[in-house]
Amino acid sequence: MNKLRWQSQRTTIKDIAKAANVDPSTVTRALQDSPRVKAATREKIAGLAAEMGYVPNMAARTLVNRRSGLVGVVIPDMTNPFFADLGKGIEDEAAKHDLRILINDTRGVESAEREAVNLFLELKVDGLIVPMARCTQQYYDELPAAMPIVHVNRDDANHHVSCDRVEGSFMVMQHLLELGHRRIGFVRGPTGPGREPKMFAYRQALEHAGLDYDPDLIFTFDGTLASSERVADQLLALDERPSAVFGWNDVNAIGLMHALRDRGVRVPGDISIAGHDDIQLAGCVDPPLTTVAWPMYELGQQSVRYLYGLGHGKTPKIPQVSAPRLIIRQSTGGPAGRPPPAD
Amino acid sequence: MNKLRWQSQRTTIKDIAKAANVDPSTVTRALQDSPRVKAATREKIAGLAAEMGYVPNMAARTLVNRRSGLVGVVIPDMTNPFFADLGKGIEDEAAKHDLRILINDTRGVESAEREAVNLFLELKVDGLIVPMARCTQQYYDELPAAMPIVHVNRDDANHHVSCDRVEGSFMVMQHLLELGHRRIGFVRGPTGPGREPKMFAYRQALEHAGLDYDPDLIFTFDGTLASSERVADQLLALDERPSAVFGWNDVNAIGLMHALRDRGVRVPGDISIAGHDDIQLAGCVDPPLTTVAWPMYELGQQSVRYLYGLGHGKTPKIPQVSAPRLIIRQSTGGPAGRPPPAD
DNA sequence: TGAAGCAATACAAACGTTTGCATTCTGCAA
DNA sequence: TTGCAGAATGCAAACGTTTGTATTGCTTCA
Repeated sequence: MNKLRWQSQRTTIKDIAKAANVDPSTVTRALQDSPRVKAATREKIAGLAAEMGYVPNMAARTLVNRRSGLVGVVIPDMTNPFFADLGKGIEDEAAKHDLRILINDTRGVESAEREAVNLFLELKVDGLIVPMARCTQQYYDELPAAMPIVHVNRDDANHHVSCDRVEGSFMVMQHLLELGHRRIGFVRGPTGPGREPKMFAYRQALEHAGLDYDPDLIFTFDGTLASSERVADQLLALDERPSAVFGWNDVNAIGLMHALRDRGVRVPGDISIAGHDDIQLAGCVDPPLTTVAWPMYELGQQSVRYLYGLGHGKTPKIPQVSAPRLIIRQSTGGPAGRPPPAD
Repeated sequence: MNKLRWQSQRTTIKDIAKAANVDPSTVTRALQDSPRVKAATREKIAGLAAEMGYVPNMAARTLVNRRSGLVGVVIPDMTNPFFADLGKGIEDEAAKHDLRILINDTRGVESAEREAVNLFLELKVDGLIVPMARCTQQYYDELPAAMPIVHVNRDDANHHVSCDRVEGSFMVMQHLLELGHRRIGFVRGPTGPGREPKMFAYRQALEHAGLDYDPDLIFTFDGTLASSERVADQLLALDERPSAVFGWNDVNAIGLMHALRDRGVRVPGDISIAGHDDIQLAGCVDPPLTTVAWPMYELGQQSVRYLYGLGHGKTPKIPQVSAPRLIIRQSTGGPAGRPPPAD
């Protein structure tokens, strides 16, 4: 038996009914401000409820209503500041619709994602928001769930809210190419279904520019600082180093910049670095990071709005969100490099 | 009616019972692997359950068990990377005990914290973990909850897991004083019950060093980048500037460093900056940030362990966690300053 | 052949709330 | 006084699962 034990002998609607000398049904209606109960009775009951510390039992309520009034959010990785804004957008919008939201973190693990979805299924949440799902679309399609699921940034999903996922990365590449870079490295993150747009944009941009794809220039980031340092080492070990690197995200790019500086490489003097996400600290590092901002807050808001619409039987029309924006700062420059600062 | 509507006509234990030609109770027991049901029956039922896409109804289960197998976590601010590690510790340890955890973000708002606690109360979670609660201890004491609540870093709470909250800040101050600083600024965050230890340590350290407390040197941070810039402006407007500043946290300190650099002030040449939390990027900025690391992951783990113990009627002995560690990097130096780099 | 013993399963009540329908109560008109 | 409308409240079933106890059916032994 793995569950926690604790005696929870608590006051129920029946207790209040007894105290007020009425039927439980009257108590329910009183607490819902139903016009069917006399004002005096209602107040008396409200008073008693407060006094006796009544807390509604959601299990019982959900059981009869067949609906919990909850929205579940399956977050891939709390650690990534990127998702923080999304969460904020979700929370703010949910508050407007009187929806209560519950979060479960999957740490980017596919099995954890399935467990999270299952938990919410069991909880009978009214809707599910799944940003950047790791499981296959087939998994979601076959879910025994008669419940709206809104994906964020999963264009292959039935219901989804997304911004143009290729566009942002393409802009970064375009920027680097325009600066004159011809040998551009790319750091890839975890792979999986619906996780290839960055890579797609990378190759697309190379192709447009008439450049060859070189597998030697592809590195991998696993979310840790050590992993960024590994990328730096691999990169410097190359016979022909890239003159620019497109990082998987800002955390990766900042870690990479730091590792390069540690190894005596100047950014952007020797190597330009671009990131992705525009986290809060991206502009605070030295040099400030060139990156691309996704409208995460907006995506969060829209996903709740969309979910709310679905729940009310509206026609599901995919909402539009702003396009990603390229934020050019000082971590990128021409391949020749600015003259190294005197030091 | 604010709730989402959706038809959730789903297969129940009774449906399976009918299909298998047995009583619902047999289905329950079969699904729990009870030895009371014949192996053949069990397998048949398991097969049918999978086939029919059965998902247990947690509401019904919670109702009769009077227990949900869930642990609620009331997180003050997902946005702060500081809490990410705590969350990770909680999740990892919870997984070991087969507890399912649910997160609710309060965005640091007191009323949201109350709502979150209420939600979890209604959900009949088996336990609650509340890191750095904003509500008063009285509120928690008077909660109509027969349910274990473990606080993180709230020494005045009944059940809590904490590391020495004054010690870490004291070490930072000690470090700055040893470097020779005599005029040290302090950035304070949101105030509230149990949120004063940093300030306490600041004043304590000044007193020890025989220095006067100067209210002019106290600034305020609200979590935004703009707020850090405001601090920089206020600080520079001072007739007698501090030679060192102890930031509220790393996000604040990094923002402050950036704002100062923008305004032509060298760190640590002109002003030393120390942070608090040791977030992942603290070592990646330039100069790398002197800060203090709290054992957040450990705190997360211990809080779950403690909660689990409480839930199993164990004697609640407050667990020990490692002390905070001062991490000296390059953002702090002597008040005279290193000679400014040629530029 | 019948009783005992045991394995397998069925029965029924309970968890706390909601809601359609039934009942009681009140005041007022005929 | 009776009848009646409408307001206020009570009654009972239902939601899906669990669990203590009762029942069935089979084997085995005297």
